[in-house]
Amino acid sequence: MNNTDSGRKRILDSAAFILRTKGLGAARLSEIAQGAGMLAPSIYHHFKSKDELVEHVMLAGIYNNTRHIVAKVEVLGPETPPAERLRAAIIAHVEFLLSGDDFSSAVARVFDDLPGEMKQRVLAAYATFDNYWRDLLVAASPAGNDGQRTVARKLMIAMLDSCPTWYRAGRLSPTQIANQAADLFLKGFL
Amino acid sequence: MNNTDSGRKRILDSAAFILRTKGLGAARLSEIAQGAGMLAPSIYHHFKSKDELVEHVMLAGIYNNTRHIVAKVEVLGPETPPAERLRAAIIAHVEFLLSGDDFSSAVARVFDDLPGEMKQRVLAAYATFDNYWRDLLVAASPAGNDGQRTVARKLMIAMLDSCPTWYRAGRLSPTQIANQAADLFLKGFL
DNA sequence: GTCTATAATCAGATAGAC
DNA sequence: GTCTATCTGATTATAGAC
Repeated sequence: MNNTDSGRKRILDSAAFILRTKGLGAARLSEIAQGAGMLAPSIYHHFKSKDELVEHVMLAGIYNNTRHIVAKVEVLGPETPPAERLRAAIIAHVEFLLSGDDFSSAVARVFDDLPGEMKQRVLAAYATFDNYWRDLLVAASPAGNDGQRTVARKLMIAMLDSCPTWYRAGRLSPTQIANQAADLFLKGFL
Repeated sequence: MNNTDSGRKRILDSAAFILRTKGLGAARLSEIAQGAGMLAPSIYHHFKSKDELVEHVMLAGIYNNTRHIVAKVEVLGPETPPAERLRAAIIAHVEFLLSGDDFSSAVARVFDDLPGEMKQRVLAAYATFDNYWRDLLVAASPAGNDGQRTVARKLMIAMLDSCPTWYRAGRLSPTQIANQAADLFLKGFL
């Protein structure tokens, strides 16, 4: 985010950062505006309401994160074993979250707190992300049953999504944490 | 929670349920009061402020949950291997969350969103809980290093704490989910 | 496209009767 | 111990100048 970005982009970036940092309940339009170098009413030139702004952040976070993961997995050769594809996806997800992408971290932080009807709409976009993981788990463990794989997927995503809340730059790198998370889950799941 | 409980207890129970269900940002005193069979201003006879009420719910949740886990672990004989103690703790934690204890679920749901100074105070109580897990992990994996065990603990707690957000009564029982989570983590960690 | 000024709303909190 | 009535403050949102 820099001064030459359009007002709309600066608002979105600032909102993602605030949502990721403070959560939905504590996110103030005035603070989002300040981060974008303007005052609160100016936001309404770009977005119809606070809810609409939040929804845009969620959709962008889900879309970018899914695209990043899929790209990292699909670059692997067609002979790559399913477990390796799953490993690549886990590492891509954690590295994306810890790389400082505020949009994906905002989704991880705020998704559960979204108001009812917005949640339904965001959930529709989230299904692409969720189904991709589902397919990776099915491929990696074809002998398992759906119920257990669903539980494993929920546990895995919660585990990975938590990283931005406790990670602090320093001793361990994002890559190290991503690899540890992948080892932990794959050893446990397979 | 029933009609013969004291007003204070009914308020705490209702607050725990609302916090667990809607999160901190959407928790309204009017709704908490309604769940306790009274109107919002009556809450102030029992609590000084909304924040004080929330803090009591957090402290009760942490205290009860910790006590429950410790009891389930310490009942095991002194010859019990550390890995089995850790397994018992994981199962106890998940079963407690999924048994319908609104206080521990409220902590899992709302902890990250607490306002600054309250978070510090709640964190002091949370340390007892967190340190107990730390010691269980150290005992179960004495060869590991602190950094990796800390990451493993954070990942594990996030994974277990997520259960109330996605669990729905039906196909799988709390005990089945608890056992699957324990298998997943122990196989991955050890 | 951003500002100043202000409206509209809503939730937490207080006063005082019963 | 709970109620009705009210206050206060904060925050989203609008109107209109520049």
